[in-house]
Amino acid sequence: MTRRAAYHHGDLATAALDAALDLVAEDPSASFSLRTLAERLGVAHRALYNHFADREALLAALAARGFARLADTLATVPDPAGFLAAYVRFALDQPGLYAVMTGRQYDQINATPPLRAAVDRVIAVALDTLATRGADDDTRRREVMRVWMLAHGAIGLQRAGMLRMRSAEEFAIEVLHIARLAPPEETK
Amino acid sequence: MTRRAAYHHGDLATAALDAALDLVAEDPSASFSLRTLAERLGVAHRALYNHFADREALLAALAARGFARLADTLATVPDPAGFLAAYVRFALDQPGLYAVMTGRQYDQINATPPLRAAVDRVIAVALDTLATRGADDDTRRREVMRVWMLAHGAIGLQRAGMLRMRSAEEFAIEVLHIARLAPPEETK
DNA sequence: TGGATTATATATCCACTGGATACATTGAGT
DNA sequence: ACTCAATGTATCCAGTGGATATATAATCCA
Repeated sequence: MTRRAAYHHGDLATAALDAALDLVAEDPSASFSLRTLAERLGVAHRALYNHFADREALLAALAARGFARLADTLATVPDPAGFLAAYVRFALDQPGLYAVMTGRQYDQINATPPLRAAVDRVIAVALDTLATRGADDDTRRREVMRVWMLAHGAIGLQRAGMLRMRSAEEFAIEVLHIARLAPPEETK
Repeated sequence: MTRRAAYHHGDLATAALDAALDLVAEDPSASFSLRTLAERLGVAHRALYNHFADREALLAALAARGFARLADTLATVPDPAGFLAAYVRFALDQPGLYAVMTGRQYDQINATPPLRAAVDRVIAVALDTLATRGADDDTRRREVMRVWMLAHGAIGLQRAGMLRMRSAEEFAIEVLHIARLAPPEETK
């Protein structure tokens, strides 16, 4: 790719998402403009529209990538406490990305197949790690939702400064305890 | 004091918040512009800057009003289940306002005394209604946070389409159950 | 009272944004 | 070798938050 300055970028779509990830990390409000994104890529801002219908579509693609990463991370953790700690760490370490991920609307999620798939993969991993084996599907789903509600809510309150979470690990234990999924020897 | 209704063009500050409330109700993403707000008030957009430092300050004032309303609503409900149901209903009935309220950052909340006060009032009401009487302050605060985390998280997941909440009332029972604040004979 | 002061509203400008249209360049597929 | 669809550029547009300077109305004080 060190050929002479190519008119065609090569893979602008993924390069754009890489750069967008950086921008969101720099400014968690995700208020970056398509123009600064394009400038960082050394490209006319209008080039982005060849790969994304509009700004929202780009953010949806970014969210999909975020969920995919999150699923990858969570899949490496076998136990519920580690899972939860990893989830919370992911959200607090990359607040902008997490906001983009959780800020999409239901309609947009379903209208963007890769996003839908990435979300489903996170749910699948969560079911696998958190839910009681052998229980019926509805129960398992409820267990996951319980934990997810707590984690997602805590992250929001933490970000708003309403909550003082000590550490992700300690928080994880407490959440599992509240959700009654904590191992019995841990209660003392 | 109440003589304030016949200025040059009226009490623009509160009229602006009234109109902003309408606009946010019409478009929950709260992406309304100061210009359309001003136009609806029959005023130059620049007039708003005499009452609010910038757009963010206006949103902060709107958030303060939202928390004040929420506190009023919650204060009328004596029991935890009713409290929670009312909270969830408020958030889901006025998603745009709720987003504005919970979207502010910690720094901004503390830098805006009326907002800080309104939030504190909601916390006070919550402590009064939800927390165990006689328990020490830390425990009481933890109890409230547990419920708040669940409620706030559930609202977020519901809005994102990840959760299918049946009704506010049923949800309230379940949350209290999870948070172990439910009356002992409670069953699903 | 009436003139000055102060709060409020307007007029106009700015850099910047997302997006549209029209055109230029390129490389893949026949 | 030559299309031609995919990709990138140039330019334009209406709309945005915000700044500066100016006008007008309300209040205070001689």
